[in-house]
Amino acid sequence: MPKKDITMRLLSIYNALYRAYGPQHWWPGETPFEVMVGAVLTQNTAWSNVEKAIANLKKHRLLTPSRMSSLTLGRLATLIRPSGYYNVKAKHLQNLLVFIQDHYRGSIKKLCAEDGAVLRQKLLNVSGIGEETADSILLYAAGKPFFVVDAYTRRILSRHGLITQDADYLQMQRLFMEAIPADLLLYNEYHALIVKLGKELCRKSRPLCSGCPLERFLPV
DNA sequence: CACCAGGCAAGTA
DNA sequence: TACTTGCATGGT
Repeated sequence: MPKKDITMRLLSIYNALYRAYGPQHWWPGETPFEVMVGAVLTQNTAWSNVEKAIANLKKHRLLTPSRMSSLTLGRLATLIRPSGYYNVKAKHLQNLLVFIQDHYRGSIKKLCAEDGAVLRQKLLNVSGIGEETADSILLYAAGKPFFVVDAYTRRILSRHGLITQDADYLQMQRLFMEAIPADLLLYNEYHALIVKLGKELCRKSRPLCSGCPLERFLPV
């Protein structure tokens, strides 16, 4: 399919989702650091569970790099328990904190001033941060225009015949980033709208999206 | 009861 | 490289 057609298709899908659901105002976090923590905690986990973990951290005023760094592994794990996988996630958060300290002297501001592509590579070197988490941090915490791909995105692209079954993460990300402009607000809302669609209609149990806002784009 | 959620790393062959 | 498994809570 020609690139121009892909552009039209992706923008049409975006417009349909935006008309159906409106702006999502992601990420639901008050500071870049809170967004980073949430990005790790939400891995394969319902956001409602992450909210409970974040609330625990907030209640103890621990949502800063320096304060969270002072916690033992066990104490941190206990605090984030509702988000699931709490032992591994506590370790992953500690890895992230060490990373922030070592590369940016604990300054989120310095981290956000880093070049996007460089920051992405550095984040991927942190154990516990994969491609989706790295891109979520880049886009929603650091304000870099990197498109976030997730399980819903794969289902939608596959269902709409825009990718083959074996497409990997970078292929799907390139599909978006080469076809539509690197606009921060657009990337922000687009991924959020895809997640919204997934929650509403396109779960595994209902892969055909009957009645969903994208129905008219589906191949006959 | 079964299934799922805004993944990822580590182990195996 | 490609495939499998462990990680865990809380909602439907």
